[in-house]
Amino acid sequence: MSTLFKRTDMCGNLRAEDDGREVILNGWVAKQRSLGGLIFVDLRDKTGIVQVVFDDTIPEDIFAAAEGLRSEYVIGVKGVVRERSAKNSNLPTGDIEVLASSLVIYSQAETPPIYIRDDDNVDDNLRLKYRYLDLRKLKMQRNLTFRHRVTKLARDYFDEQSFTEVETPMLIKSTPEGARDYIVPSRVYPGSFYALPQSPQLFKQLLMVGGTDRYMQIVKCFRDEDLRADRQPEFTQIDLEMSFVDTDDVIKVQEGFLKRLFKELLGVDIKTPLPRLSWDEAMERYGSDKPDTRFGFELKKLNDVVAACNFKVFTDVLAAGGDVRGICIDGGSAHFSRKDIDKLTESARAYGAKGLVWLRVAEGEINSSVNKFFSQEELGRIAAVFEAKEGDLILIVSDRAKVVFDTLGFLRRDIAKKLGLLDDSRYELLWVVDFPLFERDEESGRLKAMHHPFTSPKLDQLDLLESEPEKVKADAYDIVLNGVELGGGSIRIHDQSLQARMFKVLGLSEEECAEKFGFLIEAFKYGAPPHGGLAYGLDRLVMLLLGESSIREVMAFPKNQNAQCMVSEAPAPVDEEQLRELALDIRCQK
RNA sequence: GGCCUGGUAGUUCAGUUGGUUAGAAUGCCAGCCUGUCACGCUGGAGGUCGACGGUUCGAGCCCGUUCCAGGUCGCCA
Repeated sequence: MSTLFKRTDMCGNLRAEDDGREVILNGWVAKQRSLGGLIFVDLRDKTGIVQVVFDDTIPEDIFAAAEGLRSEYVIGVKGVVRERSAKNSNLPTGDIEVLASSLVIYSQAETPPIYIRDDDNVDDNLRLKYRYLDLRKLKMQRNLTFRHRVTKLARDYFDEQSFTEVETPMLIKSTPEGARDYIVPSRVYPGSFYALPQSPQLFKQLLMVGGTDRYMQIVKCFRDEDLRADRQPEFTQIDLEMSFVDTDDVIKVQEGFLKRLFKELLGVDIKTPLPRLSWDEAMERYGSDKPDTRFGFELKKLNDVVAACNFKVFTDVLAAGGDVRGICIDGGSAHFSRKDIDKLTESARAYGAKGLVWLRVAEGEINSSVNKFFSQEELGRIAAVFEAKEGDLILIVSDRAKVVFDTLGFLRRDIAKKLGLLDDSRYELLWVVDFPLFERDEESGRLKAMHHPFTSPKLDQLDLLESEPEKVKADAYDIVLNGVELGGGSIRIHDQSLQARMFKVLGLSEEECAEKFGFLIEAFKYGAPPHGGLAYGLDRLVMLLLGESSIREVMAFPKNQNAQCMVSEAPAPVDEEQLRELALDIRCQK
């Protein structure tokens, strides 16, 4: 057994002012360079890399051991810090090196299957399988440390604002609304199941009924849905709820948090109060409820301009109650050939658009894909809506409103990305407010809550609740950063009778309500304070602050796209004995 | 479930019209080397071209099926 060299310093922290100090370092060999009579070792820990030198001033056996060092050996080194004769400006520690006097090898290492370098570009599954090696990258350590600083700042800030962190249960009752639940079989009640929480929503509301007044929790949530670059089956929320508040109160506290977060962690000053955009306006102008406002290309409605045209595609859509809208790309003609536009059209199909109409303004003329249906004068009227100038490209989509918004919202951002207009050093934060209370489920045609059924309607619109429910707006709000939804929340219903009306409009019978959320309804009978809250997606928040493009870069052990843990190889079959104890009927297996 | 992209050495990739023994870089191993830091020099090992089937005199390349990975749509109250 090797003895432990008690560490005096971290590798990445040594500087010129440490010159002459005797230090002991522990870490991994990032690189060994032997020049024969002289050996350099780059030693790495989570703080960085420092160069260690072995020369003929140390005993032969130690020199021989240093000669045998290979990548990722774990070692301890004793030595003296000294100024380098040849400095390396690429390293923060590049002004100094450590002249080794003693060496201990704690662990040897096989050749690692992936490079441990920040600039590597290795297959994702390989990285995830050998995550413990991947995590040795300085970038990954920096990301994890940064994430820690975000959660610490959140705890500190909300503590100062009189929030109490309370843990809510992980084994709860399944509510089939919303995302698919992960379910956990009960041993004590064979055939019954717990679910893992999609969010602590109901419990945090119960905490408000329980007098907790202000609650926060940094909490794991689970959703058994397909994965994306910014979506994992288990993820973390900064979850918050406050009593005796309205929307402005919630937003004010959150703006204080965001301001401090950006200032302390990025040195960026955020101007508060943040802009607020109604959901209607966000859709009209950006085709998205999470608009990226770092660039223009705003949507314009063309229904009136094309109402009397000869292009049947447009007039049919209008007759069916749909919309004709477009965006104008400044100087876009030069950047998008016919072929490029064909590609855009192809990707637009994913959002349901059947086609894309384009107009180019060139040398006073307007060329378009629909020239034979439109006179120059008519095309000119369309161009005028956008105030289009020479060289601009206009793209038009006609369909039912959802398809038009989704398609143009996508194209707007996709084109901005292609043109390099997404400036990662800019942080455009805004609130989207006044969401619709309901939306129409496309398959069943039934009304469903856009947020969740406990979201309060705007109280001055209650008279429309039964008659024209789709016109009713909710006291709901989302915080959006650079086109990404960072979090969302709402003022909740605390009035029993209003909650009962809400359920009725949603088509839920009393029995169904009692079955699904009976405990919350019951609780509200005993004095519920007005309350509301919000939850941030911590992973996304950290991802955006670090400029990463996937939340996997800010989670220690993420799952791959098929929701597998590549390290532990979960999910996996379990023993029949375990299944028997649970009295699980497994005949349903495929 | 749909669509797109990819799968060739440990790793990242190239591979022309289908044609000799499948290449490069890096990593790895051995030797030499006292100021390197992408060390250098010399030599070496390393391949089920994802899998299966088909077309062909001949397949890494063409066709079919399938598996895997990433992205995305659906989905995610």
